[in-house]
Amino acid sequence: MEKKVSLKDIAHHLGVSVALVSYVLNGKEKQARVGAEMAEKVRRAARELNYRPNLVARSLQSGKTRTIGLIVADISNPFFSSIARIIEDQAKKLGYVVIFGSSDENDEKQQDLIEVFLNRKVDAFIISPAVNTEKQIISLQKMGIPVVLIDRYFKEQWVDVVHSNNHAAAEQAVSQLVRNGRKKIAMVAYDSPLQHMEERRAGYKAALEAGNLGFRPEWLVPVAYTRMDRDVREGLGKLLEPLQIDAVFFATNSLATAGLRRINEAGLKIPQDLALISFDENEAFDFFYAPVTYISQSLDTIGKEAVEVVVDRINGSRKAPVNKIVEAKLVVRESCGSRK
Amino acid sequence: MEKKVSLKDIAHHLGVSVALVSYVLNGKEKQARVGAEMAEKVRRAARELNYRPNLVARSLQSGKTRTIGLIVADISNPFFSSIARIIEDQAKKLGYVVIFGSSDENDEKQQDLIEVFLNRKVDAFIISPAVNTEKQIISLQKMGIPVVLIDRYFKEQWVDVVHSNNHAAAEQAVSQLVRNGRKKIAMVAYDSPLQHMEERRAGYKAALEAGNLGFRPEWLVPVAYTRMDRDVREGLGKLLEPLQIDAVFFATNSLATAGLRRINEAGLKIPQDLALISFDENEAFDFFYAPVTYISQSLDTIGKEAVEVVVDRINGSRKAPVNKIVEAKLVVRESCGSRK
DNA sequence: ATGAAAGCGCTAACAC
DNA sequence: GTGTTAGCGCTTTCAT
Repeated sequence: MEKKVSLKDIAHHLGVSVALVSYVLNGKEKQARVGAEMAEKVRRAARELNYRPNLVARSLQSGKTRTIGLIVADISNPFFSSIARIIEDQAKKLGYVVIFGSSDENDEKQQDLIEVFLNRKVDAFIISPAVNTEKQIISLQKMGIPVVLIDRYFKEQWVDVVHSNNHAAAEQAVSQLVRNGRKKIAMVAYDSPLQHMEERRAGYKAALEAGNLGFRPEWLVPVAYTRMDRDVREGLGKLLEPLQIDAVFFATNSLATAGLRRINEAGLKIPQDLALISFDENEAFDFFYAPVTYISQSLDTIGKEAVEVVVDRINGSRKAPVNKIVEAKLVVRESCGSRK
Repeated sequence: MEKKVSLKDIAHHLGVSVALVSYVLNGKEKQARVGAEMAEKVRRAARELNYRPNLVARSLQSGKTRTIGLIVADISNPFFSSIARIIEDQAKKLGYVVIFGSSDENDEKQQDLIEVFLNRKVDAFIISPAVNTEKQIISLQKMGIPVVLIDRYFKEQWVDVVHSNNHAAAEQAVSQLVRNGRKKIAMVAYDSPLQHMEERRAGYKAALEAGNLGFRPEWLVPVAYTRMDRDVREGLGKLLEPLQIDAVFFATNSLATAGLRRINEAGLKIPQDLALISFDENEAFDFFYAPVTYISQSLDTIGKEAVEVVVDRINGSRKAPVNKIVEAKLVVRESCGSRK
């Protein structure tokens, strides 16, 4: 059980002042004009005593913790854990550490997490916000804490945001189905008022218009996050048995996997009976007998940008809200019924 | 931009001492015999001024951060992100927050992470250790920092560990293949000396013995973590073309998905040409044309136990190293060739 | 029933 | 060149 060694210990050990040791160990020896031999002695002592700076103390003094609070819907969702990994790496590169929390799409949980993180004095937040949490974000802004939203966002753009071009990507996907001759195209989407979902739905409708197919409300299956499985089973099921559609567009990968299970149950053949495309990737898509066509978001870019934006804010650069839009691309495979 | 309010602000505002405010806000009013009206006034002021305790300051004073450092191979791996989610929830329940880092199975990265977390004074570590990092763990123990290992572990048991019954689970899986009439059963495993892998291999061999099949070294395909894809493609490929085996057991879900891709390329039919079973779950297994039989580890139990053990250690309970073994169970589906 | 003061470990302005 | 000092926000002992 080795004892903790502080600056004071080193100072005592060497018979010098704490300040001196601090200067040397922070590379401020020149601007504090510390003697070269002294500096060396200090460094050696620090090494020998196995000194570790206490960052808690430093944080108290500096008011900065070099910690970023990451809040997503669910860290176990591959979409978010992949982003978390990118964020972790980029943050580390810039000398930051990440603490995370899952909101389960619940505004109260999100508020709790924000409070816990605030008390711990995180320097900034990266949040994929739950529904109905504008006030929370605004409140953070009012406190002067940098926040950047990822993936999700609100209608008005008053905060930094990094997200994919949801409308265009969705439109492109659905157009692909149209081009492949599908005429009765359904969409399964969360009933969320969040802008990313809004735009995916809008992209779907736009593609239908463009294809002269017209939008039929009964083909837009709404799903509540808290009853995801049930809503998909029942809502989509109604369109499948008896079969009234010839294609489906899923707004997220979790909706798609739930939908695939239901489609299998109905005994439908992809893409003959039904063509399909999903927003977001999922390893499972590769192993479906008809590899699933999907929209690939650049998680890499989103994660990296988010960290960069937020660290810039911490450092006081940037003025107007940043709205960084990342290109998503369609990966065409068998499930959408394209002729090779 | 609201200003931060501290105990001192409240004290000033009320014309009382900082200590008094501290007592009240920490629920120590009775033992400090604070007047009831005074207490009420303090609480109201705190609310009105929107006071938030600065946990950094509290940590400096108490020497406790109520933070757990979680180190895994890769947080974007569903196995680890699922565990992370459990750990997050359990930690939150006990008043702890989690900071995480990915080691990429690299001992130096792991050491870096440990150092960063140490400097930030985490109260404890939960680690899924990389190869060759016994010294790191021992060193933590010597410093008196609680550590619990999850998933992986070392030969000697001198530290708290929570893991599945790897040997038995692997043996059970392979026995299933034997029972299904397979006689040429290969295994794809990491070449890691870590005990969890060691035991999965041992379980495989034990089941072969028990089935009077004998162990053939050329059927144990070794894979290096850093060249996972290549090693699986080549190593397993050699056994597939031409086909020399009638079953494969994969030691992890990532090995299995890589293996499945290779098997598909070889145009083999599961389970007719080849039966298979994987250690660990993967959503993709559900969508393979022959749903994959797998060993399901109880991530829930592992995560919860890990937090409990480590928090107990923080609180000074427990004496001897804990070795908590969690039952894993075989989920039999089509891929292993069982007759229904 | 309340306050004064020390101290957690560190930084930085200022003094000598 | 090096030391002294104040202070970050909090807890807690000891006075009163």
